[in-house]
Amino acid sequence: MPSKEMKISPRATKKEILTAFRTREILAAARTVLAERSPEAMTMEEIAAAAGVAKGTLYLYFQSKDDLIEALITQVGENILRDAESSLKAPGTPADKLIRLVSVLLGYLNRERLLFPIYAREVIRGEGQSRAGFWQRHLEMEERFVSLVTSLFTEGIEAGQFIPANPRLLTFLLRGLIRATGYYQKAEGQADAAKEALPVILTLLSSGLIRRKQSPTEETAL
Amino acid sequence: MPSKEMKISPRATKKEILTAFRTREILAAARTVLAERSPEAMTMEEIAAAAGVAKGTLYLYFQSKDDLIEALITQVGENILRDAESSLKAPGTPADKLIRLVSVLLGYLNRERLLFPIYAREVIRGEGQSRAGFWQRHLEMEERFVSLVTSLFTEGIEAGQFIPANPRLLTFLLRGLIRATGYYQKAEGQADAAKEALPVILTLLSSGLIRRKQSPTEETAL
DNA sequence: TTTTAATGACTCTACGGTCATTAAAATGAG
DNA sequence: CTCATTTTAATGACCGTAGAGTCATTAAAA
Repeated sequence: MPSKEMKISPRATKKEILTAFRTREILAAARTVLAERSPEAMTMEEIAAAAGVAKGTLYLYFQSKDDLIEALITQVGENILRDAESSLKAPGTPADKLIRLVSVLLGYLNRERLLFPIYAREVIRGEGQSRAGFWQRHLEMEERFVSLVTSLFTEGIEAGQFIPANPRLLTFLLRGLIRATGYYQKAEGQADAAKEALPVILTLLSSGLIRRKQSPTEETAL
Repeated sequence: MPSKEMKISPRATKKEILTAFRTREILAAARTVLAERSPEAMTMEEIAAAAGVAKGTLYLYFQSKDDLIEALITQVGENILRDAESSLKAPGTPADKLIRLVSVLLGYLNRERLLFPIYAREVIRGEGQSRAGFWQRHLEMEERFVSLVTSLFTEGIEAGQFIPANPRLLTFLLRGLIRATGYYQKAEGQADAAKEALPVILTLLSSGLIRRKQSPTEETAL
């Protein structure tokens, strides 16, 4: 768990406010560093430099590097989850909700550069894995996300609005598309890949990539 | 470039054969380690242990850790590229080729556990990146792959068989689906995710996820 | 004057890489 | 074939370094 989950309550003391403020500043700095490096590759020295403080200062606000990264993952993850959740809560058919969800997630590519490096990094449960606590937290956030989207797919399949398939697999595939867009944006130096990818992904979801024509192959394949 | 690209030619000396054999043994061992760890996270000690030799021995066959990983990436990458290429060279419409390509790539999820950790790791060109040579090689292999698939999409779009869209973006999206399947397999502990995902992905490509019904929303969205 | 926050030089550890030592294999003279 | 000698391969103790984490000292605030 993150060492400081500072809600700035109205009755907070001056000290608490200051601490929360510094904590956030450090996390924001860490985010910019993490946008370019993997969690393992980024150093506390770099983070400190980005935040304009000395390395030791970081340890006044976080117990360890692991703790800091965990806080970061939690922060960003909660944001995404909140937005995803509310886009599914709003009224509409499952298809409507899916489209809203995709838009929201793609939106994060621009607002949160962090989304890409963190959430594009795939982590495996179980054996041989880095025991670092922040990956554990990362898996937790992922699982919450997957559950959420899976419930949408389940709903849509039951309503006959989506093709019948393992909803969990569908969730992974959908996330794959989002991540691919993020990677496209970074790797190709695109300014706003989300804008370009949104219509393509929506078309893909609603009618596929291959045009229905007099070519019989793809209709019968498997 | 890899220090030893040992083709075992008929006229090879005994020594060359032995060296090539050991080199391959080490690479194979490294592959099993890499299936569970990131390249940065795996240690030379681990690789040596997996290969049943001492750490120093590795340096008789490779100049450095970087060199070893680079050889590994090259080896696997060339395999994938060769198969992808031949699946595109065989006769058929672009749609046929696409379907073959997807089958081939999904096949790698079982044959090459390595595919996942290496090729799932997204690397960004340019600034702030690890300068490790093997990532450079990785980007090279990726670029060759992307070019290859992009040419297929270009062909298919010009033939009017695929929806009009940036073919490079489409390539990234397709790869995202493959990677997502790999991740699904590992994260969910599925035995043969490829088998399960193949029909879903093909349906997605040929007619989308959302069923064409009397729901107007998705048909007009964007 | 006291209390608190910030600092950065320092310690400790893990890992990449080296190399003197040792074991094994090749050679070849009798 | 066999044993002494040379050549080659393998080893793991050791070195250097990078980076996480500490803490005595200093600066600022109360």
